[in-house]
Amino acid sequence: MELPKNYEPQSFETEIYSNWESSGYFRPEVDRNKTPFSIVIPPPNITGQLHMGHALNNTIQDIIIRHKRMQGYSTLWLPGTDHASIATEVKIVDQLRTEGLEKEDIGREEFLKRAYQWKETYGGKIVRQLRRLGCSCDWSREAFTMDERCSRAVREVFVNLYRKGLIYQGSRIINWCPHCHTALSDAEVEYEAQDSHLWHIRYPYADGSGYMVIATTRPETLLGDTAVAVNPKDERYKDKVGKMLKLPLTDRLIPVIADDYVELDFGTGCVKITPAHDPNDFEVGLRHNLEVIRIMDDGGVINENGYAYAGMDRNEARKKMVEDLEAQGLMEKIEPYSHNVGCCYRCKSTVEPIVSKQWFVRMEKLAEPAIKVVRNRKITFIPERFAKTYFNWMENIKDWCISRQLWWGHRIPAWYCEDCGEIIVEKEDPTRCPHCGSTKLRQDEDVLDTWFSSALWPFSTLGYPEATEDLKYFYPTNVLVTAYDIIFFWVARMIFSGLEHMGEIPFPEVLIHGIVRDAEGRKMSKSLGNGIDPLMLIDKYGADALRFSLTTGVAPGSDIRFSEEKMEPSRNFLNKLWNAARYVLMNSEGKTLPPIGSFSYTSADKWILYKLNQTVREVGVYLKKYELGMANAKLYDFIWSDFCDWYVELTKPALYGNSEKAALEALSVLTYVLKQILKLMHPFTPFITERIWRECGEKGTIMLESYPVYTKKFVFTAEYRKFEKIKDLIRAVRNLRAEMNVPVSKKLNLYIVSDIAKYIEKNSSYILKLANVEAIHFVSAKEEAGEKIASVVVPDAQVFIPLGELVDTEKELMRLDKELRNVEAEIKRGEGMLANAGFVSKAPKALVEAEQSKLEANREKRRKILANIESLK
RNA sequence: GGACGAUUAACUCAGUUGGUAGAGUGUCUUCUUGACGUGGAGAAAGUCAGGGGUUCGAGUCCCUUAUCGUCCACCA
Repeated sequence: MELPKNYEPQSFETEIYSNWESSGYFRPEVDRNKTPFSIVIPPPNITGQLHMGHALNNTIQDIIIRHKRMQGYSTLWLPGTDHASIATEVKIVDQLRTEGLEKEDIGREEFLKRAYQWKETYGGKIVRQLRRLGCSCDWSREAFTMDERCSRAVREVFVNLYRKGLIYQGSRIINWCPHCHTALSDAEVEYEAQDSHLWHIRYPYADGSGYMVIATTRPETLLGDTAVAVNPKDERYKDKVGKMLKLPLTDRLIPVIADDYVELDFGTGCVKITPAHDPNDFEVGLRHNLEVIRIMDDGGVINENGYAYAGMDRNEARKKMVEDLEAQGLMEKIEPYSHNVGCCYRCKSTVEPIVSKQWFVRMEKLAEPAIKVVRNRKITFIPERFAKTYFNWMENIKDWCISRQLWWGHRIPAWYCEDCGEIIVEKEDPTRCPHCGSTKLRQDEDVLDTWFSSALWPFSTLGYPEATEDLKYFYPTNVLVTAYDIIFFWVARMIFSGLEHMGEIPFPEVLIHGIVRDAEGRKMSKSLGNGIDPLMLIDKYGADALRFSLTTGVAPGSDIRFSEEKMEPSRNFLNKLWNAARYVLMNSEGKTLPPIGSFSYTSADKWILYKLNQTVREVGVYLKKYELGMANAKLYDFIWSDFCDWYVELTKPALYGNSEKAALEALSVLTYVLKQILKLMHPFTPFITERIWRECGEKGTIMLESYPVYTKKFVFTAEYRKFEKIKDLIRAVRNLRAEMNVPVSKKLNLYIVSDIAKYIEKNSSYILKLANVEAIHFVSAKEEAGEKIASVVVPDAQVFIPLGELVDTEKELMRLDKELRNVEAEIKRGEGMLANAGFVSKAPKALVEAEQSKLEANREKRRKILANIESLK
């Protein structure tokens, strides 16, 4: 036995992991005789560092995967990383800037070379960190969204969707990030409330008959106005529709038009229409055939359409225009106003809605079946409420802008013929135009949205479009585990992609977990600096303790607050398990134990085996439902309270007694229960369980042991209940000892009056040991215990303890009085319930009977306590 | 504006078909009894946010109010 006294995870975790990895235990075979079970990892960004969110997400997946592996499934956990188009590009651009370079200076090819280099250097970091956590991923199948395989899938999907008319190119209003210089999808825009103003500006009528007042939050877009709209029902402006207005600060004339889009009761009832820079205005423009005038370039600078403001940054232009309008007496008023401003999800700059030619995925037809499979529960969300979030998004979905004006990513496989303008979208790179035969072809400069490739992840990683063995065997995957914040970005898109390209759902279950927050409940973020580094926690407490902490008290879908303090209880618990194992192993060293089942069990054995069996069942149920927090709690209670605090203590009389046979049998049960515990715990805390397992004289890894299952062999219900009475008795004596301040050095003599005296006598060794008792005397009446006695009443027994001078009569009376009050409260409650005719007639019979017998027992207890009080007086 | 979640012991949180409220931490008392002081034994501590309803019975189901939080939408 080589276990040191204290649990020191640092001394074995790394070694155990590399042992697992090199043994190939993580790598499943495509085995038709086994049922497959697969999970694809939510691929972390190559720019990322392992944070607490990853730690939680991957701990959950690893628990599920390890559990399934132990259940005998052919289990695949497919890992990989995401190229993270924008995030990575930003990093490379930053890196270039430190050298005084812009990306244009080095050109696309060189830029990509650098990006790949960067990926090689830093992209593997997070993957190594996952190993520290203990993740049993099949690294031989590791994927990357831009590797050859995934890229082929992207190409295949793009071309197929294009051919079906589900991908198209068009000039539409999109969200533009002037900082990242790219279009964004709607999902990539975050809204943030900002304090601003509502500027009321006068637009004079061209005929000199006064002016209209429009209210706007974005005065600078005035330069692109091509109309002012009013509601057709608005009596105030009925006769103005059709008139022309002089657009301030310009020389243009714009019409007053009528459109239902305008609300009657907001602002002045007049809305400036800027089709090039507002999604709603764009729609209005289409309806009224308005000119679309872009006034800003891709960097947010006013362009040549901006009159005197051309060349100014958008913020600068706003300021100057407001000044100018005031100077010209065209500013009616300025009100403070708070409204939501769209921001880029990566760089947080204010996005600019602009009209731009981009590629889109037509969503309507794709969304329909994706909604259906969740409606008819082919895919379920756990917890179910997230289905609602999903429906809300899917049912209101707009076309997905997939082109990005970046270099790092999958380049759009579209070529333009320079001669005839033909657009060519093919699975293989074209060399000549199929329309005019020209060889002057130019590939689209843009790349695809990162999420376009992530959407294909459950099948691109398995070999799609090829019908590989992996794809046939492991698709669909079994469960997807993710936080709720990427349901739109990722989950929804995987669902419609799987249905469209594979003709099958990608997974039947979506397990949603929450976000790891700090002690104050704030999101952990770099900018707040409130993040905790999981690697630091692993170094300090071990990966197992981190995993156990993260699954303590978690319920699906709910956020968890985390602080380092939460590590200690887990570490202490593992230390407890460690030492319980030491106890078992130290004592059984060099001994040949009789196999479990080959001898008759003691009362205590039956009690613990029964409890173990119950725990096995409960943990199994919770794991099936992904109630990891509950499974965790059950294991904690069983191991600490039942096994360590009780059973281990209960075996001491046998182990240190004079019967070799009894000692060996106790050790056999101890070893059996310990091993079952290790197996039960293994998915949660893989390292410590493997470490101890090795000490148990086992040859193989615990990873491949079968997970414990409920057995009829250990249904010792009656024995269990009976033994609980022995525990009650022990507890009562301990309690009395504490309350009476009896020193531990003082061994007690118990006088017991009981109907189950024989049973108590049989189990007296436990009482002697655990309650620190000298001797037990079975008597028929209290008087036999002598003078100066304390007393306790427990189920089926009365215990009298002569304490001589230690008995403080006053104190004992007070103690008895307290007990009396407790039991009387119980009696009152029971009587109340049983006096209720409704309860007696309508509640389940078993419950009523239980109440009745409880009431009788309590009345009995009261009688005895009263008698004891009486005799003391 | 809409949807969802939270509100339980001093703190952090569990509580799965409705059946006498639980854990960890902290607090108090006590113990070097041969696995563990990262421990053992014992104790104190909650009108389960407020109000109403359904029920024999509600922390649990329904309605409502309040506070906090999240997501979606977006009226210039």
